[in-house]
Amino acid sequence: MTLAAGFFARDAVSVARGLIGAELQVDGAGGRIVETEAYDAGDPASHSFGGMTPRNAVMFGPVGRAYVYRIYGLHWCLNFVCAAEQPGSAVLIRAIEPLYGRDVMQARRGNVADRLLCSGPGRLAKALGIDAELNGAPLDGPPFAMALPATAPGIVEAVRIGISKGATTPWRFCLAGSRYLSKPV
DNA sequence: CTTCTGATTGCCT
DNA sequence: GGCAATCAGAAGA
Repeated sequence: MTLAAGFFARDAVSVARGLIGAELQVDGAGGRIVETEAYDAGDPASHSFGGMTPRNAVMFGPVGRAYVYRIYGLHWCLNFVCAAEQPGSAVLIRAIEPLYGRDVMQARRGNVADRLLCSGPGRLAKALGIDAELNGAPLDGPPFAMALPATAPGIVEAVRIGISKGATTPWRFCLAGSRYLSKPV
């Protein structure tokens, strides 16, 4: 099943849930999305909270684009821009079950255990070759390719990871039973 | 198993 | 000047 037009024209929580189980490839490397987190403009943990800045400008632009930023000075994080009505929402892709292009991904990651290959936002960005080049890039064409799951997957909801503000908001979504999560549920 | 630390840089206050 | 949606490796229990 391909992505319906308007898939990203919804609130971040709906999109974050909808992406669980979806297949994502970047230039032939990727797999099944097993963990996401939602962020929106009314959320103190979100980069968009407090308005537009040079870094988060892409979050306020058209939906269905990649928002890529550097974290802790050394890792990249991949987000998908979405929005219901108010702009400024995005979904962080936190973990992927590797299915395609294992060789390329292992080479980029330096031959690591299979279940650690893409289990974490920084890890998957490195495995898929994500960097600032892709900030603002549309998701409906190369190098991106996406497909939704045929049947609705089981989803487990949890609290988001690694943030200090909005730390009790349960906007982390995980594929039930997956062993490729960045952290067990 | 768990907790702790260093790495490293652009952006915001 | 301080901090951040992290990771890998080391050390301790």
